[in-house]
Amino acid sequence: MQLPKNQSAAMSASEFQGPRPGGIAARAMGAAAAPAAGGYLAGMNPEQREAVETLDGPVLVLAGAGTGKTRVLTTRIAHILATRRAFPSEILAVTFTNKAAREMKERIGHLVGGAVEGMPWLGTFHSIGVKMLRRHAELAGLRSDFTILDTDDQLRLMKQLIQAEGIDEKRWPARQLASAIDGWKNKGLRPHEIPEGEARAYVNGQGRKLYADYQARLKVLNACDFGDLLLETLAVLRDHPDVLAEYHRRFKFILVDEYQDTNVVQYLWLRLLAQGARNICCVGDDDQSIYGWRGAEVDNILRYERDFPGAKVIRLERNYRSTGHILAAASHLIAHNEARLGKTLFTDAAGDPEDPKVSVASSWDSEEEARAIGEEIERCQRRGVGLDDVAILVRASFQMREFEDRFITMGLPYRVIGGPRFYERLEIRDALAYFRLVSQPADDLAFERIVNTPRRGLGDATLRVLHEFGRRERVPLTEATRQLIATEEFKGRTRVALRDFVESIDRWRDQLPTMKHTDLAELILEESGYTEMWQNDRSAEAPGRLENLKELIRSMEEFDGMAGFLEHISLVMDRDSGDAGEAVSIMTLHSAKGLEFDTVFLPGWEEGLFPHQRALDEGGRSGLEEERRLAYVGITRAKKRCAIWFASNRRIHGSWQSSIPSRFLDELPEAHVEIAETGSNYGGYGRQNPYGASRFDQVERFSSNYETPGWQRAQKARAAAGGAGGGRGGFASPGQAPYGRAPRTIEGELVAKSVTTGEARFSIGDRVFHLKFGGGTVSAVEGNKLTVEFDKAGQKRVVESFVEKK
DNA sequence: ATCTTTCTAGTTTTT
DNA sequence: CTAGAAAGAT
Repeated sequence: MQLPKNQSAAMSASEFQGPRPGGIAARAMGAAAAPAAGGYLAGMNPEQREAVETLDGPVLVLAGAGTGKTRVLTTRIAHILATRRAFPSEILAVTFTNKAAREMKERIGHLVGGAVEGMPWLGTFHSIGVKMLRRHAELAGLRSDFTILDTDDQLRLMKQLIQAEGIDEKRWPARQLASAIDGWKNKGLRPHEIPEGEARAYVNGQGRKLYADYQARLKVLNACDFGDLLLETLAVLRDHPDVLAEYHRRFKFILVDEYQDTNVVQYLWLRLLAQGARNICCVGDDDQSIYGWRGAEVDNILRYERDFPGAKVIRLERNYRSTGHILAAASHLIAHNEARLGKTLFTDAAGDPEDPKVSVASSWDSEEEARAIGEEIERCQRRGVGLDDVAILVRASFQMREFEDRFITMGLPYRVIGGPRFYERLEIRDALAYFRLVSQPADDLAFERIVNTPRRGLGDATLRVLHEFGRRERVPLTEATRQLIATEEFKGRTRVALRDFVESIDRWRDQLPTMKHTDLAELILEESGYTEMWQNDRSAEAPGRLENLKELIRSMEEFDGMAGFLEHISLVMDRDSGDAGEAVSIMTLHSAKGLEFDTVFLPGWEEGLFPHQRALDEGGRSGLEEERRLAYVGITRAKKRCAIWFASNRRIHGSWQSSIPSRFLDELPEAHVEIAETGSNYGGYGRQNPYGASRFDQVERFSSNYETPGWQRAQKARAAAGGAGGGRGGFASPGQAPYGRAPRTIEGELVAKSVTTGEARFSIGDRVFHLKFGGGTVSAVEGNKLTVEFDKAGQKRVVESFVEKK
């Protein structure tokens, strides 16, 4: 969500007055009064319309994949405004992601005409949480200018606490404590509320104490973490009826997106707020609940009618996205889940007999899988399908690498979605730490982060002295440093470095009121030597990091000043997918939720990987069901074509493991699935090919056993795999390379075909730069393919279009 | 204080 | 196997 300048933490009185001229409400009212009244309802189906028009009382909209969920939500808001049931400032609309919030704002703007200024309470759970918490910070033991810690800061803080307790960090890593505390916060539990049994989860009951210590430290630092934004806000509302009453008066309507993803705190928070006007409308899909592992409770949506008595449940099952085959496959699969409210997607569109069925194909190993899918994509390309319309959705991110490697060699442009977030990047956090320290001298975590970045010769020993002094004198680290450099505590270089550091910080702080914040930011990065540090770095990432720093400064422009920028940065900083150009998207199934593509490839449908072994081990039945929902999400991303793949062998933790097809394959409806003979048809290779033959055998085998429960078949396949594999040649034993690779010559041909060859632009000895591998020297040239000795990544064969000459 | 070696763990991810 | 972190060496 973009937080524009005018949205300060403190709420202006005008938000609660009537519609401002030209504001969203005024326009909406105008729209309603105009002859084309209710135009926003046009083209909606009866269920959608009902979901929009049922304004009074609790409503649950069960919106299946591709049924126009966002449209309903936005139209409902437009409807509320147009019928003058509430002012924009009286509507609370919550989403999970900034992206969803932004999209919603945009679409409401479209419906109502113009930008949405007057909806101060449309945002993510967290951004709304912060907003409330800042207004009532003192009730939570904080000042309203509290800092929001990122995960890195949290971890460092916890590490310190663990050390202070004299606990063995190896046996009880800070990460584990962090996830325990996170879990408790998700469940709405404060230290004293943790059940006895759970308190033992970390260091035999010390978990509670550490949690309490951690919270106490946060208060001292005037900081809170992401979990607190909701938990503390909930506590404030619960403990202060007057505050709650104020919000009850304020919110006439509450709307919630992706309700199936809410956790306990979010649920409690919503329920508390909804006790006011009682007009709460939650939109979600129990079949797309895939975040149980981070605290989401599918139960929230399953229990809805009990939680909100008299709730009206509206099902949206009319799908506007996918072909009949795809819908049938997805529906049949998800029907195997028990814990669900039950919906069946259907389409009105007359099915084209040409629509391809969902295809299932197999490969010998994951390498072949990547190769075959790559070729399939080239085939699509030749048919005129744009690469932007193609996606590869994997279960686990390690699967991506093989595709990347393959596509680099092939010269197929790709884009990985959902890497590290922009604000999580090292360089961004470093830069922010500088800014934080300049504007908040007491920010010890920021101090620690940058005191020796870039290297100033200030190591652990120095820091320990500062810490000790700071704790004894009860002053922040900056102040401790200032006092200590006046003494003889530090000598020589250390003293000079410390003095320079503190003086720089002070100097920058002095300029804060007078200088433009973006200029100051640039100055800080320049004078601190931070930019220089990356300019001198020869690794592949360095140029990107410098680019990100520039982007950071650019994004500051939108804010009035440094303080405003910092207040919001941790919540709103989105990564900028700046790379233009057609490219295949590679991402995890999780990050694909909410997206759609013409053609979707779903590789890796093997037992152990998908469903993931860990989900099975730790989540049992419900774990399996969540995996199945993930499969459902994957299939329903496809509009026209969906191709599922599995490999007989996959390298896991370095060694080759044979694998058996996922049980989910058995749960697909035979009538809508076609077993692809082979994904890749290398001229001349077919059944004679040893691994081609094995593929075919295997495919036949599982297709003929459709009625067998998955696990049973799995057992059989496992047994068979060990013994004589009936013409399948058996699986490769761990460590042993499976039957040869695809012939190299063919590989060469395919590459040559797919890439436009110009005259050789590179010659041996050229210095080149590659986005992924960094700098290197060309050691061989064959056509458009180069062999490069990379400085860091070693020898690689790449297509020339992927490198640039230096 | 920094460079090098050794060890360990290894789904999914937003805010 | 391999990246990242912690301990050990210089």
